[in-house]
Amino acid sequence: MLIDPLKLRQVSVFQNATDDDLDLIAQHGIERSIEDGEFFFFQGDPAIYSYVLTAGRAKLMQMNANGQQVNLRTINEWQMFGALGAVRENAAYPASAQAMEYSTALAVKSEYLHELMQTRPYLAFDLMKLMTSYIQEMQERYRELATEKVERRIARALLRLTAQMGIKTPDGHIELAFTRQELAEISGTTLFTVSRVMSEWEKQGLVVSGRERVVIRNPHGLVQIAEESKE
Amino acid sequence: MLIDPLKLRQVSVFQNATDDDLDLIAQHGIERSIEDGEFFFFQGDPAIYSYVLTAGRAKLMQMNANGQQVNLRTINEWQMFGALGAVRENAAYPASAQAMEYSTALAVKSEYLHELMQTRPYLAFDLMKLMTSYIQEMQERYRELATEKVERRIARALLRLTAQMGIKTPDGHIELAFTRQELAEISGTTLFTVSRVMSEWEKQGLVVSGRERVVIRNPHGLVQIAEESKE
DNA sequence: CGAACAATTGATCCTCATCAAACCTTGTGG
DNA sequence: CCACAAGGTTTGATGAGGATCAATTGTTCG
Repeated sequence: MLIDPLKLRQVSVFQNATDDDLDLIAQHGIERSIEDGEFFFFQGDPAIYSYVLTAGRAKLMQMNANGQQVNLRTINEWQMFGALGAVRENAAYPASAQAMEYSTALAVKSEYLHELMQTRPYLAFDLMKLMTSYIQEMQERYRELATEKVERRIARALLRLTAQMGIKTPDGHIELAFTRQELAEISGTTLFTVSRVMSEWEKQGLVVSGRERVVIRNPHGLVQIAEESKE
Repeated sequence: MLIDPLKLRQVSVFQNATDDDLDLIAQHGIERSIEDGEFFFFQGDPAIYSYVLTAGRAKLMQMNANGQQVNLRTINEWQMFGALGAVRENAAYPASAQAMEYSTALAVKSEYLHELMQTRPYLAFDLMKLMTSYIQEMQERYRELATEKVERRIARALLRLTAQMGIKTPDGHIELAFTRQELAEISGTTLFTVSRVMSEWEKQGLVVSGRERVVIRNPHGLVQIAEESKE
């Protein structure tokens, strides 16, 4: 046994699972560790395993024919990813999962999860809940991309990330560890534009930025940029 | 009883349901008919009902604060929509559903579907399959919007629509009934740009366009525009 | 200290959105 | 059956918002 099965309770899909279920899942999983920048799987690979990130950080991304990439989602500890194989047979991953730092994950055969869900409706429902939240988030981001200006999109991305994975600094501000490139991929723009916008914000005292780092000094100001209607 | 329950088998989520299940669902449903342009529900309404479109055509859309709207999905006959209430309690619809012509739908209490799924894993799985296909489609469209040029996006939208709801004309071409405005909402641009692009395509013999109408004469040409890597 | 990588900044250009005006198409009422 | 209204479409002119490219300046780490 590699990890404490009870820790799996933190995974939203397993929140209602019994202790026995968690044991089973942990027993059927194998642990994979991945270096910074390496991939758990690539877009198009057969979706044999479903993953739970047990340490580190990763991102789900898609690439188009020219190699430009889009960041679909950032994966934090105890989040599930690559789970669609548990639903469709012979599915292929629709996106690639890349580690953003050294990371470990529990890989469970999608088949096995499928089997479990047959007799445990709560698992199926919790997975569906997760799916609906993805659908909603993607719909929202799609709308933003289609209708909102870059500055606002960047503000939103920052706020979303703050909620998901902001770290409080000793002086009460919130810090995020992202490169300009990563922020650009998340908000659908280029690192140059992100850099320019952040410089402007820094002048206004909204943020302080450094190498692979953004400290948010005035979240309310960002909310205002993200929300205010066109004047 | 309003509709033939067995017709519900055409709904992808109900494909594996028993005849009895279909009866139950039909009995618990009420039929709603909606005029062209009216709404089944609005974004933010409590998601009490899940719908199956039984006739007509509708669209799912989101609006931002300034009233600009984005078309998320076109709903055809025997497709389900507004089903997320069956998964989360007290959920609100994340989008609005507007009839594009006079339409009718079977409205089933989301609660009831939820109850059914507790004891019928196949229903839950078929709903999950539907959800994964939405997630995939939204991810793909998001990537397109973030990385592809307008012309290509319009070509893709047209091809997607062709697959979903193209009607063969007597002379073997494929016809779509959409206004420029609708195509613009689908592909994330403006009706002006759509109009220009289509004029250009018409010169090249790829399409013939009319009022609320596009006939595709050369699907292969469109595929080429949609796929070819940047030269 | 130097190499590698991240970020900044300026200059330029291109794609599209926007606005305005005219034109078509379809349906309606006198 | 014609005239007109309503709504969809086209086309042109203009400009803004960002992408792209290039050059320079941090920052971090071995």
